[in-house]
Amino acid sequence: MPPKTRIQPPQTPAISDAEWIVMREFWARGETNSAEVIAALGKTQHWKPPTIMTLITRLVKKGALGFERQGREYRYRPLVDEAHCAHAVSKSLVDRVFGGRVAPLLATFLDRQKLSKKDIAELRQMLDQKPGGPK
Amino acid sequence: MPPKTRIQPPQTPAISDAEWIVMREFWARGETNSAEVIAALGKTQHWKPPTIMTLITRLVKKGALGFERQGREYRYRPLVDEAHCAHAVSKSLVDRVFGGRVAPLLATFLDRQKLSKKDIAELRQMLDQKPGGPK
DNA sequence: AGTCATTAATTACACTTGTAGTTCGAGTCA
DNA sequence: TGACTCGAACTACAAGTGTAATTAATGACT
Repeated sequence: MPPKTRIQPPQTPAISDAEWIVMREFWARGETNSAEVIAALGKTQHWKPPTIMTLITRLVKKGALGFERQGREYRYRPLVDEAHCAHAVSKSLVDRVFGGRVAPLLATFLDRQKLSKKDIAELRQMLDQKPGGPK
Repeated sequence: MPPKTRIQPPQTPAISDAEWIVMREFWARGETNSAEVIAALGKTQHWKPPTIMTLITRLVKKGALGFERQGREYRYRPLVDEAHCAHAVSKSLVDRVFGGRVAPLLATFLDRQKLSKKDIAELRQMLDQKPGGPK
């Protein structure tokens, strides 16, 4: 028997900044039509509908969104995992900006932003759950 | 007397991914000539010299790098602060991908990457130095 | 002074991205 | 059935980005 090959995580499509904002609307809803996302983003981003439709169409082409027709309407749903994509883009930033190290990334927020006590506690709790941390 | 206006930090130029890699070489050296950066990046990135010269020239145009002529040679130096730019680009990512929250950013590394004990300890130490942490 | 090598400037090109207008096709309504 | 509305498709354009070749200018060397 040949050795069991390691299953590689699928490559994430290259999602641009504007496309990220669109994807987050679909991830938040699971599956929805374009009108709903257009209504939401029209408010928060002040994009015109054709702008958002373009971004949706490009995401479909990239394989990040899929769709099913229902009458004349399309129902779109994400084809990629949010957490997986979030990690990929975060890792890319850390590699490029911080030489692959996570500590300086965290430091930039601790040193240059006002994080709430709750945020700090939350971060601390996360680390406490790692080996070597208090229980 | 009018109230003292708050001094805003300078806007950071929009530095692209490839340009980041170039900037980090100049930040690491403080001031240097193009040949040195070209030699370094030729090895690590396998870029041809004209590619790197283009990126340098664009960074000069963006205000991220300045230069002084010495004979026919230019000595370049960064005009923007690395930590400041790193924070700006990191914050932009967190806002776009994590809705402005730092905890999910850290979680993505804790959950999806193998961080060394040393890394974890370093992160923990940072947080310990924040109010409410053990001394 | 002429030649050569080096450095920066200029040019190129394809692709990506942000933003949006216009057209087409299908469903709905009177 | 025709008109209208809506949703997607198509089109547009400017700017930005990645990658690199070519040309021009300047200093160094013989």
